[in-house]
Order: sequence, then structure tokens, then C-alpha cells
Amino acid sequence: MPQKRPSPKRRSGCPLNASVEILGDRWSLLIIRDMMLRGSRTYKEFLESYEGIATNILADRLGKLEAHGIVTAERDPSDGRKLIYLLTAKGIGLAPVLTEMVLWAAAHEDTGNQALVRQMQKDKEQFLAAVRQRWAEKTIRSMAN
Amino acid sequence: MPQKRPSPKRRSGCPLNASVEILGDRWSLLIIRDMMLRGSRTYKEFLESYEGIATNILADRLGKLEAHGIVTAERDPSDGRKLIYLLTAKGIGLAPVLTEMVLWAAAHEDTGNQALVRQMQKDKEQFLAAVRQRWAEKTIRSMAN
DNA sequence: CATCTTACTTGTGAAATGCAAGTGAAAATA
DNA sequence: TATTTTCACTTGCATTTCACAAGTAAGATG
Repeated sequence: MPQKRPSPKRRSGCPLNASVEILGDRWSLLIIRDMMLRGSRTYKEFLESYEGIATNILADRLGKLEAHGIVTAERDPSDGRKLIYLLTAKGIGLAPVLTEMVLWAAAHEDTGNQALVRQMQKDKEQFLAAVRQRWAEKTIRSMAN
Repeated sequence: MPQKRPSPKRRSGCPLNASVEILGDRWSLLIIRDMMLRGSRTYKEFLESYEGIATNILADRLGKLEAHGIVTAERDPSDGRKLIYLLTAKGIGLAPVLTEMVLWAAAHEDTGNQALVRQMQKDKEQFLAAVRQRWAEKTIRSMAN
């Protein structure tokens, strides 16, 4: 069981503030999206995302996400150059947050990826269950290596 | 009906990216929290929040939230110095996002305000319904002035 | 063994942030 | 009515973060 750290120097004890301090920037949630919904696992795959994150920012964010226990990094046994990044349970726990953010933007902004949005709208819980199951399979497979 | 703007210069059409571009900083969601859950309505009330936002940042964020149609600002008829900030329908639409972020942080970080968290955990939909109703009452009352 | 790939790091300028102080209009007070 | 206080900002400046381009080291490939 991962422990809850008292986590130093928070601006306040408010849980929303904690989320904002950890995730409140223009890139972290996009990296998590890539892992959760697109199956991205390596530095190179994250770099290939359409938004175009800079290499130094990506390295910084991956380090912070790892420090926060949201992702893990492990060497690829079949290619010693690669690090495989995976979401932890804490990381996959963000699925409802991402989902609500997608639904909000889809409802109020001019956005694309309507296929994904309709899936979420049709049955949110089923969508989340599918996301969690894909994650569980991928995680078990990785631990078997 | 508020229209969805094509909104220029987005990094991508992904709805999550839209949310992140609009809300992805260390203060915007805390201002929305103050309005949604604490009943804050004026500049001064936002400044009094425990996290301690700087005056220039607050002015900037309120302006951006207004530009995004998330809040409105109107002169207080009973005190010409004050501006009353209120959440729009788009703004109150963020309630599920805030709720999930609170629940995630409460589950994985060491945070406070357990009373709020337990309310959300006990019945999420009821909590959201209460938030929406408070908002509707406040908004109608304000429009009557 | 030379080349390519992967995951970074470094350097630099631009932009955002944080802090302190100041401003102007409106309201409260003497 | 004159003075002080309140409110909602704005301004200036130092610090931090961000973005872009270029470079590097370890491992894989041909």
C-alpha cells in the first residue's frame, strides 16, 4: 500500500489545492492522457503527441510525476535504451478527473475527438471500467517481465 | 445559449487539452472553488483565501475566467466599489471536475477538510445537486437586482 | 565499427509569477 | 464637508518557469 505523505510546504490542506499543486500546469495531464488513453509508454511516444511538448519540459514532468507516485519508470528488458513509463494505481485513479475534464470541454468548447466524448457520455462508468481494465492488464503484463 | 467559440491558437483539438489550456495553472481552480463551495463573490473575498494569491495574479485570473465565460462580473448596486463575481452555467459545469479532483487528492494525499470529502464520498450526485441548487438560487437572486 | 536511436541535458531568451508599493473611485466616519 | 478607510485594482521589479535549439552519452543496429 502506498502511503500518504504529509508532503511538505503545501499552500493549504485543501484537497483541491493538493490536486492543483500536483497537476496544475499545461502538460502533466496531457502526459497522463497519453498513458491512459493512447497507450504511450516511452519518452519518444510522449514527444510525438500533437501538442508538441519540449524535451526538457517532458523530462521534468516525468520526473515530477514519478516523484508524486503517479507513474513508475522501468528499463525495457528488450531494449536497454528505453524506459517504460506506467501509471500507478494513484495514476489510474485520475481517470474520473480526466473524464470530467473532457466532458466539460466537449460541452462548452469547440473540440474534436467526438468518438471518445460520445463513449464517455453514453456510459461513464463503463468507460471508466474499460480504462481500468486495460490498465490492469498492461500492468500485470509488465510485472511478469 | 452561449456559443462554443472555435477559440484561436489551441495546441490541439483534444477536449482535455482545451480544459488544460483554460484551467491548467495553480490558481484558476482555487478561485472557482471559492465561488462554488465557499460563496466568495468579491475580489477581497478571493484574496482572503488561505492559499494567498497575489493581487495582480488574482486580477489576471478573474479577467481570463471572465473572458472564457466561466464567471461574470457586475457592479454591486448597494456598493459602487464592489464587483460581484458569479459563476456562469459553464462555470458551475466544472462542479464534477472539482469533485473528482478533491476525491482523488483525498484518497492519495494527506489532506484536510474531511467533512467535505465525506459528503462527496457518501453520495456524489446528491452533493452535485446541492451545489447546483445553491448556484441556481444565488444566480436568480442576483438577476432580480 | 560506424551510424542510428533513445532519453535525456544544457544554454539562452521570453514569458509568467510573486512581492511590495501605489492609485483612484466610492463609501464610511468625524 | 473634510478626512479617512475600503475596494479593486495597477505598476515596478526580482525571481522562477517555459520554450526552443542544440548537444551528449549509452545502447542498439547494420
